[in-house]
Amino acid sequence: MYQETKTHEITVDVVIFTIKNGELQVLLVQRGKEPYKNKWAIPGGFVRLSENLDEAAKRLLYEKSNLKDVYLEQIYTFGDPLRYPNSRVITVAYFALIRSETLILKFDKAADVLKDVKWHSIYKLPELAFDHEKIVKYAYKKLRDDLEYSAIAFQLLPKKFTLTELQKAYETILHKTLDKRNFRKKMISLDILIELDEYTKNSSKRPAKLYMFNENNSMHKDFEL
Amino acid sequence: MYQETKTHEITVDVVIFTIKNGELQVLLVQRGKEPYKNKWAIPGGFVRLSENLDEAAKRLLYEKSNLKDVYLEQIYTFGDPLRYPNSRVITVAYFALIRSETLILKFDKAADVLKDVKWHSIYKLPELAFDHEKIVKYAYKKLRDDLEYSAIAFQLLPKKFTLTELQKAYETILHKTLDKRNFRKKMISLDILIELDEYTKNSSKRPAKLYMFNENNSMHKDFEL
DNA sequence: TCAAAAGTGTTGTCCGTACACCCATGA
DNA sequence: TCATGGGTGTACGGACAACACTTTTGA
Repeated sequence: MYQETKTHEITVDVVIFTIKNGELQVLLVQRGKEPYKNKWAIPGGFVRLSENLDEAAKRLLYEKSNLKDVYLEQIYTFGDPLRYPNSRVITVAYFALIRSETLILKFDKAADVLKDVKWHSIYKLPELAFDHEKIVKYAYKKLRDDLEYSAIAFQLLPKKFTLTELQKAYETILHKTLDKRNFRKKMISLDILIELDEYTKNSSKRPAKLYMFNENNSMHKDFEL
Repeated sequence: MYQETKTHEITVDVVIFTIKNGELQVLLVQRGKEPYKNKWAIPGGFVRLSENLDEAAKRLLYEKSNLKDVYLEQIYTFGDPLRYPNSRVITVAYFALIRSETLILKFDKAADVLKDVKWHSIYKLPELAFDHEKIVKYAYKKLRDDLEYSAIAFQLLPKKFTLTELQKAYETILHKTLDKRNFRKKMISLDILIELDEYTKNSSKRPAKLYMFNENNSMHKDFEL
């Protein structure tokens, strides 16, 4: 029977998306040491024995951004033996959606592990370490696919938002313009929005009606045999 | 900084589907030893350091069923710390689709590890070991979802098949009846079938035209940024 | 000639898309 | 009063769903 001597290491890597300056952006860390020194990477870390994979992703996100209650989704597991130099590291990739204005970065640059932490446009990625370009692209594809039959765009917006803001979020993720009337018709018909009795102020334009996401909608994925 | 002493183990588990006797069935092995002695489980095994995850799944399938060139798809990675008693085993779950008539089982019952190997209807599963019920249900959901926008049903049929056989496969997986005329119209319009100049024989009914799957169709998932 | 499965079209409904103008506000 | 973004309806085309009868064959 086949026996191993060395072992695998297992990490969780999280592709953190946000919308900033009207662009879909990804949070990347610049590595301060080899391998791939100075290259950018998606944040990640080892999975502890006591936690499950979702918890590991949640913990990493909290350690590095101070954020809790973030939308997280497992994407895929990457396990090529050569993806990591000199050891076998299998990584479970997640993506997270956050509202960028809420972010307080807590990355520890002093430790000489990280040189920098920055948002990068998904369309202007720097050279990435390991197989992280593949992971980011995979995450981006999954995000777009999910958007079609799930209501996740709300995770990138404040609690209360206008339909125009929601449309902008969709357009930013899908990277194409949408028709205003059709978009509104669709969103209203989905029954996932709560129309509030509030309007935007402080704009020099006509105030816009505010909406909230309806948590009790029918767009949650069910799971029956 | 956080340090681990013990390590994780990583396995690949494969939910093997086939259509047999007009039912969607799953291949299960009956465990010959603790934990979960006598309970049924989906086949799996440890990932070697030298192989990637797809290769590990492929190897396991070959070791146990003698089959190569099987349709395999990664589903999800399960890593609850309590899913496996007394050790931390993270498993990357796959599903496979095979033509049951081609199967030669090679499971090693002599080793006292496995008591039995059998096909089970997805609707009449026995009690399963570990979290394998969850994995099987997840795999089944993914199979059905995939069927909607991918042509994977062919993987369960012989090279040449009739439209009725194809429809039966869809009905079996989706667990509902479909309209014959609508189904044919749809399949023809998808441009994924090659109409052959052959017909079934040896039936005491009207011969049916045979078709093949068109490998060069547009239903393969692409992957662009 | 009969039983059994193969094969074939039309119609209505729903959904997505295309498209242009008036409204409310603050400056 | 004007500039700016907010807000609204209709008409077309394509996809899906419902529905029943004729054809071919071997026994």
